[in-house]
Amino acid sequence: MENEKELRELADLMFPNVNKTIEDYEKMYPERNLEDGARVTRFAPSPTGFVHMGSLLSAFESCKAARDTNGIFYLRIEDTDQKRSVENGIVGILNDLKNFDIIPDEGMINEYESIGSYGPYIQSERKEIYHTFCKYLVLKGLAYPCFCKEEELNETREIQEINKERIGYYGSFAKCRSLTTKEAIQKIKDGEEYVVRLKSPGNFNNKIVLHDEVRGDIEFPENDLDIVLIKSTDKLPTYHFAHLVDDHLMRTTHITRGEEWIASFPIHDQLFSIFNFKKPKYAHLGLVMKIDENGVRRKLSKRKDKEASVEYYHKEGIPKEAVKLYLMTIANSNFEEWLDNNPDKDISEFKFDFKKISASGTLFDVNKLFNISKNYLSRLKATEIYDNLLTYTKEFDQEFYDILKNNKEYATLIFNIERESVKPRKDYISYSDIKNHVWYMFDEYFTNLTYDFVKITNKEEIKTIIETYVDKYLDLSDKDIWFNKIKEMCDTLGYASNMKDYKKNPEAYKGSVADVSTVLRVALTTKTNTPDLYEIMKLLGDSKIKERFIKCINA
RNA sequence: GGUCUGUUGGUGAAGUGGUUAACACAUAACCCUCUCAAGGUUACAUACAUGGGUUCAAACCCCAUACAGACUACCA
Repeated sequence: MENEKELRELADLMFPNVNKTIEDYEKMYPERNLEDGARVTRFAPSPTGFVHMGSLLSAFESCKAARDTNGIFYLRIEDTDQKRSVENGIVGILNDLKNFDIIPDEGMINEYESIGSYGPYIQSERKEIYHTFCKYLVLKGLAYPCFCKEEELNETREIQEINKERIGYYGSFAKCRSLTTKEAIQKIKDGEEYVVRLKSPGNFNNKIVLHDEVRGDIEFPENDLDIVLIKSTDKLPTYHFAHLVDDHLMRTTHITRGEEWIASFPIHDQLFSIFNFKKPKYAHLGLVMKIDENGVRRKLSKRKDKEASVEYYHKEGIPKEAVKLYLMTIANSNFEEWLDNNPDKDISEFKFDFKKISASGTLFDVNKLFNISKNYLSRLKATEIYDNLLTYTKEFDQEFYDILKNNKEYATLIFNIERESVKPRKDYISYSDIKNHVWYMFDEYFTNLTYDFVKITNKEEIKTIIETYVDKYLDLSDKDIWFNKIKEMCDTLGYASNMKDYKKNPEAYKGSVADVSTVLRVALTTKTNTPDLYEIMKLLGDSKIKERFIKCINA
């Protein structure tokens, strides 16, 4: 009886401004009215200004998990550690997500505003809520103020290390746990700094089994650590406590997070048990790895690896659809097969399954991403390529943008070479890569040229070939006719017009139709490898062809 | 030190007791072919971390070991 009064005094002393109860908040944030099986998921980053590949995957999976069930996906900002925050950190994250079509239903929409009725969605504005929940624990004798200084904590840790004991604040190492309520009150009144710790009811020797959606059942010892709930300096909660309060009140049903959180799973389970809250389901995702220069497998680092930054793909012009396809292939192992069988369906029709997430860390495979991107781009219509490229160059290549803008029809025809067929050309890896394949089609870029004819290097011979072609064979009305004329030309000049004949008896000829074509190709484009020469000539047109031939001969 | 996770060919992976261990990317060769890209065919790789056990039978179940990783903060 007496103790209850003391606890009351202690709780009021610690949280003088709390004037609501847990019940009040339960009413403010009632259970969501969603259809059966609807998932409520979230992405909860620190406002660091950007998203890296690992978290993008996590956000993508959370979003997909919710969308599949007509659920809710929201964005919560975890800014309880001020050191992690940067200016405009939220907008940066929002942009990165938006670049990949991940748009939260609820949560922060810029630095200061949010949508949805389960907010605030930024933790620094939820202090009162955390304090209300924490005060309840103090009142119940389930949490206590801890006055241990950093040095004392380090000291006990050292002792534990030396004695090879389990490290942490628990049992007899939890000094402040045994303080009487009176003593605690006095210390606070004396102005001593303190954190609030959980008085863990757990016993390390008890085993508990927790279920992870990805890994199945995992056995742990019960948590007996008196973890910090509220920090001393800013009175903000730790991740553990914020997770409990926020995910309960925001009615999250599925927590997707990195596997680095598995270790604290028992803590979170215990917290939910103490409050008797409905427990969310947990999916712990494997880390995204890479092999570094030394052949060592390690976590993809946003500091060292350019491909870790989501911004990189945007800049490179990898279509967001391709990135999404790639993310989906690493998210669910059966996705690739599904896509093969349903090439025309949208990703949204694929049903995401937590159980199909690989438990081991995925090696990030840029080659695979490029391949997916290449295939994706090959299936687009020429007009789509044009439009998307215009958007891309507007941001990253103003000069090319202007050229494209002024030559819409011509550019679209270029992009249409060997496209829109069953077996389309696959040479564009990304939007930034397209210029490498088409620059020579634009006079603006057809300057400062060097010609390398590879095989036929005699200048007179080159001149002869070009002049012969220009004199007699500039008819582009039909591809077969055109090519037959090239062959005729070969015969007159002493080159093999038939590759098989040439291969059988190369000595008999000066070269083959391939070599002659190469001369024409290099003269017109400076490149030995291009798409179909006939198509290119048609697009260039007579006058440009002649112009370029003359330029070449005089070079 | 403690707790937990993971380990199938170069890479991503399928595969939860029963034929020659899918498939995709990468690589190589050949075919097609005016070059390239694509496409077709084929090949490729000491692939089930190691050692025990259970079983008629094990990648799959059990136990050890090794290696990698995470956590063990008033960081998330």
